[in-house]
Amino acid sequence: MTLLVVGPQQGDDELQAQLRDLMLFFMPSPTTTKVDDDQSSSGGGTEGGQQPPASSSSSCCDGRRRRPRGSKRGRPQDDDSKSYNGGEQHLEPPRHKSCKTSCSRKQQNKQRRQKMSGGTSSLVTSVPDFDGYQWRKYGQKQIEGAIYARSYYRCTRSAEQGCPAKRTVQRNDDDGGAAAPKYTVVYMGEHTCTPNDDSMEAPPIILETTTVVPAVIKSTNNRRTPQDHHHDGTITVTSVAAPTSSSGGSYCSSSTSTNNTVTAGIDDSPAISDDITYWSRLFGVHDSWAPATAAALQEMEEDYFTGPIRSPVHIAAADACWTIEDHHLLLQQLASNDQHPTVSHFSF
DNA sequence: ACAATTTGACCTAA
DNA sequence: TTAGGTCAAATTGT
Repeated sequence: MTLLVVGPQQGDDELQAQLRDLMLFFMPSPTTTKVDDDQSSSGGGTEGGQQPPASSSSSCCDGRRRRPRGSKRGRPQDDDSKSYNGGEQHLEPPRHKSCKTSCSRKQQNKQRRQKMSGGTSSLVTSVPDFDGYQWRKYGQKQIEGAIYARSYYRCTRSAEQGCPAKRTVQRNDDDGGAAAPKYTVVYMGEHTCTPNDDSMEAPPIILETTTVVPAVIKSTNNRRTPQDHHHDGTITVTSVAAPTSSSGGSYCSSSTSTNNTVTAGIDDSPAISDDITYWSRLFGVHDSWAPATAAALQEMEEDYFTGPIRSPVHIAAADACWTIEDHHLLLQQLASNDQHPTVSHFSF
């Protein structure tokens, strides 16, 4: 993996530090080094079989009682009950408003489940769809002590190709006043599927570069993530100020090499979470293939995106534009007034 | 018509 | 017994 930085020297240290973090975030790894949330099961990873959906083993025609035909199941509410792919509904909060005690319990349960399901990695993000894969929702559950329901997804190719990859997406409880809601995404299992979708395989296409003012989340439509999704494999991202202290991050990242899928694992250290949050904020995106007409723009503005974001990524941040391409991350910092920008390489 | 989502029922590990 | 994960009919969207 190669990171190419083109830009003026000034302030490069900090920028490059950020870039290293970004590299960690996007770095594809053929060996997939995931951070197991369950530290003890370090050997885990994903051995070939990767735990078949235990459920399917529960004899297909088990004694499960079927819902009687005709039992209508009205939609609870038509308004925002739509779930974009990767988000989850706003549920009526707080059956368990006081989750002081249940938090540890939650973690125990989480660990329990994750242990059951083998290797996992988790990610806190405001753009839960930003992982390059297509997921199909197969369930939703109100979790004890959590305000928001957890959504369960499996790879859309689980049926055709038996891909065992799954993930859960849950909106964090404590994002009440935050500008953008944060989601905890837990990935379970590894993708064994091979993309047969053209768009999944399409090489990165740079449609546009954008330069924005630092420290400002600039979105062309002022829409918050995670609704800022695109369908054509390209996104444009604006940047915010970097965290004051770059975590020296012990978080690891991994991704399948074919799709540049981000499955960054984090530990629970606040600093690292902050970094992840930072990059999540960084990925507040706006449409890079912006429609030509104002009407179309308006339409997009009002639209909720439903598809996954697929890498490659084209990022515009501060005065830098980053393009993530195949296994190469190329960063080009636009030279503002420097005629001969410096070039730096990061190789991985 | 087909695909995707919703959601109550069911299963299972702790 | 319970919480979390999964199933699958019904519903909704395209």
